[in-house]
Amino acid sequence: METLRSPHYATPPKAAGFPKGWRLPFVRIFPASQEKHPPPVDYVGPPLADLAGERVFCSEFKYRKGIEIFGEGGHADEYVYQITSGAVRTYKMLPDGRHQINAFHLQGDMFGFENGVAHRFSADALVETHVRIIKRGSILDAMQNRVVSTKNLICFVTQNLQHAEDHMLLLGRKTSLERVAAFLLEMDERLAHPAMMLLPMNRRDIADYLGITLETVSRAFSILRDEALLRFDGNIQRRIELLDRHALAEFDA
Amino acid sequence: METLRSPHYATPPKAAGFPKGWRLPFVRIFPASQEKHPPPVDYVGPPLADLAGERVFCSEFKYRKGIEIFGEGGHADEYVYQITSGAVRTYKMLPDGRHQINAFHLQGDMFGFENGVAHRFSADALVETHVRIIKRGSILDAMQNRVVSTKNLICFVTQNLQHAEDHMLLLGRKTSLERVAAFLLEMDERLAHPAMMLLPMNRRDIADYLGITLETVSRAFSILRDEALLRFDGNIQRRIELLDRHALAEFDA
DNA sequence: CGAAGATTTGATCTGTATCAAGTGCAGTGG
DNA sequence: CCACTGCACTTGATACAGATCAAATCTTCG
Repeated sequence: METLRSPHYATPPKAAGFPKGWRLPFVRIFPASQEKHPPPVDYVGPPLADLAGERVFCSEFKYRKGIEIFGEGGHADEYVYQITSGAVRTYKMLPDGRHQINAFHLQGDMFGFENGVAHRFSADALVETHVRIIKRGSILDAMQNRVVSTKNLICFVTQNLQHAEDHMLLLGRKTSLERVAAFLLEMDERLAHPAMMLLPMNRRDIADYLGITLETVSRAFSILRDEALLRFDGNIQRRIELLDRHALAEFDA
Repeated sequence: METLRSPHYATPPKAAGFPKGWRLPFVRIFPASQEKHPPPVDYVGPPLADLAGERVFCSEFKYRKGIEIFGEGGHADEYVYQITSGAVRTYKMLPDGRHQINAFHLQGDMFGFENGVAHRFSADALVETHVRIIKRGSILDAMQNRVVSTKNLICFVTQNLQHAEDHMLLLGRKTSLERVAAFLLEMDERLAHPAMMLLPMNRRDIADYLGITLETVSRAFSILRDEALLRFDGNIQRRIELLDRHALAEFDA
């Protein structure tokens, strides 16, 4: 824990982060900083630092599957996160338990950029996830006098906004089959068109992302399988091979 | 048209802007600059200029009801817009005509901030609308060396993002009655809780904003009227008085 | 006044949710 | 190693919220 008390930041993000009740993940170990592999290390250099166009101090953390990284309404720590490996969901929740996942964040993605003092949404790890963390203030400090950096930063926020705009169209106006096709194409693109993709999220998370139920997601997958647009790798339903991306795009509106 | 050729920018935004086919608005006059009241004027000063913390050059335009300000996919002019009076919808469209309105922009709101060369969505005037226009580049130029301005600008984009996140929850997980209640409360707040509010948009626009049909919007209004949560001003169905904001908030999730 | 749009309301249809059951994989402990 | 247990996923039957189709009334404006 000593390295956590480095001069670069005082406490690990969400040091008291315990699994939340969402789906009662049976998780056992926290905080991640107690993990042995890899140990939290102070980190100096790109690519997160590229954002500011300067070398700024970062630190690395590990979150186990199902662990909350931060919670909606909680105090927004002064951190921005970049995923080294793994996957994260960010989501909002209604009082009665209905969920809406805003976005999935994969390797290389950044998230957690907020203005206010309270988090606008929750974030937790879908699988074991390593994140690099940078103090938000140090980005703005580092980019002082640098117009290029400002543009980079605005560009980052704008990318999130653009994704949200596309997703509003999906949530407001697409059919369930169109949603699932769009989801597959999005993941395919973000995973760089692998021959076989391993989805880090379960059917319920996909459903909460697409604004439908997990049964409807499952039925859509079955239809696309029967239409020979995709196939599962054996019995592992999260390993999917897209057989006809062009035809899949036709299913999307 | 002479004043349009001022040194501050070369061409009016969307100089060739004609009504689009959405609902075949029968509109007759364009460009707005040909209107007599008010004439386009070069404008120096706040509040748009406040964004950059400097005085920058602005110009004012007028758009008539139903007129497109810019179109999705079109060349993104180097402008940011602020509404002086009136109301604007920004929306995306699917090839088959399905719509999703991202946001309504009212007096004082800014919109049109984009990164790329192509507009990510369309914008058009719901009613006769006056906008102040600033060249995007001049904002970044003006804010050179000014961290405070950078924060302002990021804050603006983040506000849009926050609205989009809230709206994704609505579109993905709320019932039609919850959506309409949320819409009424949003408008009420943004219009500063007037005793009687005059909605600038019709039922179809509300529906396309909320991801439901216009009939469902109408039915929800009727339910809320029968429950004595709101009343219409005589026969003008767009003039609405909220009778019980607290109860309305209960209808929202 | 006449025509077109805006809104409401009713009847019916349907896509998706909900309820329910069964299979199979993964992790655990004996 | 295998059986046990819990979760993930699929599939089927049924219910229902909201879409669609339809029509009447009202509003607006030339």
